[in-house]
Amino acid sequence: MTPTKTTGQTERREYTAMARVISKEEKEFLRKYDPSKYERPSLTADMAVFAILSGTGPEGERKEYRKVPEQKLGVLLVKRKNFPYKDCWALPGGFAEKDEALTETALRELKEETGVDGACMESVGLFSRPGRDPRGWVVSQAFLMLVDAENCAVEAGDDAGEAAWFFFDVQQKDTKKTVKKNVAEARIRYRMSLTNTSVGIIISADVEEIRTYSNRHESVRWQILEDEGLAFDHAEILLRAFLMLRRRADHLREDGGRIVLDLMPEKFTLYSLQEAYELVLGKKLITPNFRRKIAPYVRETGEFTSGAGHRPAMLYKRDLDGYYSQG
Amino acid sequence: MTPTKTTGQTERREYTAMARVISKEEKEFLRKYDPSKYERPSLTADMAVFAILSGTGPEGERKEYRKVPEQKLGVLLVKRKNFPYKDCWALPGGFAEKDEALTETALRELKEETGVDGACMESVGLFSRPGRDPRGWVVSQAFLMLVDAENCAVEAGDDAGEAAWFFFDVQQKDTKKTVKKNVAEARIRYRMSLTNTSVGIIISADVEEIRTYSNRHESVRWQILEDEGLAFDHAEILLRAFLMLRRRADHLREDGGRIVLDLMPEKFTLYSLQEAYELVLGKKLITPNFRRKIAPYVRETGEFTSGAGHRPAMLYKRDLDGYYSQG
DNA sequence: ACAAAAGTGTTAAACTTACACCCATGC
DNA sequence: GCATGGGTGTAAGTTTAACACTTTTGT
Repeated sequence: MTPTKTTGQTERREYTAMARVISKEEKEFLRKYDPSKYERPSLTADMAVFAILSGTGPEGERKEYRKVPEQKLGVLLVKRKNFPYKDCWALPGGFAEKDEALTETALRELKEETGVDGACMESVGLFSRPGRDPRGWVVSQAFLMLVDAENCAVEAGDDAGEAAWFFFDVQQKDTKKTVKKNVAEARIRYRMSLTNTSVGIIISADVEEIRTYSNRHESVRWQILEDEGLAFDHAEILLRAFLMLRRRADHLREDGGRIVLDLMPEKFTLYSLQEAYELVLGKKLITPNFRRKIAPYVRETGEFTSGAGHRPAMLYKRDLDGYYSQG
Repeated sequence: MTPTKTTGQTERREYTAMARVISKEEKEFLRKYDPSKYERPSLTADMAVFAILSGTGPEGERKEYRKVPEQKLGVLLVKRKNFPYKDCWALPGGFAEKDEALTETALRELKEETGVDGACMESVGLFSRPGRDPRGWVVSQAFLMLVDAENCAVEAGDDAGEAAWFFFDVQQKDTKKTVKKNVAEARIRYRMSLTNTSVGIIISADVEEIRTYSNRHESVRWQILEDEGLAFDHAEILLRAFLMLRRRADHLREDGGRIVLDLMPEKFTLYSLQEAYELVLGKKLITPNFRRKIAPYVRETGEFTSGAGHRPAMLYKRDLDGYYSQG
């Protein structure tokens, strides 16, 4: 078996079960065990795949020779070829197979459906709300995946239909907070906009995050309020995946904060990295402060950009010495 | 339908699917849809349930009349009555049923198996490694649950076997870090000890966290190195649940950091709360600093403890006004 | 009296934030 | 020249960490 070139969380070769003494009785039990005693769900993996895209079309490059090409955050969607939600756009994903961890399901399906290769993977959560899939009991493990610009070329659609990158934008619309005697609640409403200029499609969805304290415990739940064009509960999955990315990017001092580096090619300028953080965080950063924070994780290469209409920028790459410092 | 008194992430009444036009064709497709085309896994929920327990037995209370009773972190286990892993201790859990979200599975099973009632719930992750369950393809959604002292009385064992609280202790043994040209790796080894003095049982397990940067992306995987007495991969689940708790407790400035309050009864002294944080974080805190940090989330009640051999402490409770402040 | 916990104030260090400023390039 | 991004320094403000100190109780 040739191991796949996966960078996922689990590798096939690591599936070493602990040695354990199994009695004759237990062997007999296992031989007779019939899993169909209990009803079982279908299990799928859905992936929210992000990358940094160049926002500029072929036009508008004349006068702004100085300006760096505008970057935008992109998300990868596929157009469903089959029922249900036929012709709707959906997150890439598919059914899990036996004898694979779900990280492998995700990498396999992503390659099959879009031609995009392995990437940073983070688990977002299990989506198991009854009724989320009209086919019946289908639970889905959602992943956040990040790919870099060099890896995000999509191949011609195959079995699942066509795949395309959409510009991704989120806005926090309003927050309602209520506090009564023993109950506190905050409702945070987000609007997502997905646009693809070449396909000429605009998708938008409103999703609400409801944080509640009641019954002496805090809880969070989510609700899709409007959804035009996204299949299943993928609007919720997509938003939660993005918010997870944003939350981690916001903690640059910790290991998790450098996740944004996974959106970058091998060599990059500090400004392009800053732009990536700005896209994820949805706000402008102050350059000198950003550089001080990111410094432990990057290293000069000595190479420079050129021909950009302004002072050349040094190319940096990751500095692995800064990794895993304090365990 | 009477809604369960759940405090979980999802409530039954919120299962309102978005209105969607379904074509005749799609209806026909759905009518004919046969989920048994694909092989399906069994789906379970496993819960790592923590609470603060009094460490003192009935003895040793004479001379130390001044000392506050020692608190320890406890985790709830059940002794398996059936194969596989018969007579091993395991996390409470069980099979998901159709038409329930997994949060409901978790609350239902916890009540059935241990008599413990609803609690704070956080999703830890989906455990889907092939071979993790000798019965075949079984994937498990793990939850972190916190219950307070008033709610943690276990009932006599029923169907699943007996349930008991174990003192829980983790130590980080050693960390090996390697950096080569394009690969960085850190291996962090943890040892868990679970002890129950009345049952007279000591369980210990070594689990390793392996953080890797290779192939231009970071990933994390886990490995059980030693496991004496815990069923399935529950050693890994338990450790990861606890580390998630610890990580969140460490961010007291953020909303998530107040999760430790879910381990407290309704009214508590600031010192007992500090002790809870110390147990979770595994280190001593400096009282005045802790109080300044926790202040936004608690409110004086005006009531005091008494009869403790030292100055009475004011009882506090949550201050919901400090919640969800910045959305 | 005294041990133990309850509770407050004060300082130094660390980190974050904001801004001012100079540099190098292509047109 | 000049607009644009590349890049550095510095001061103010905030947060954190460490410690010193006083108060109150049951025996």
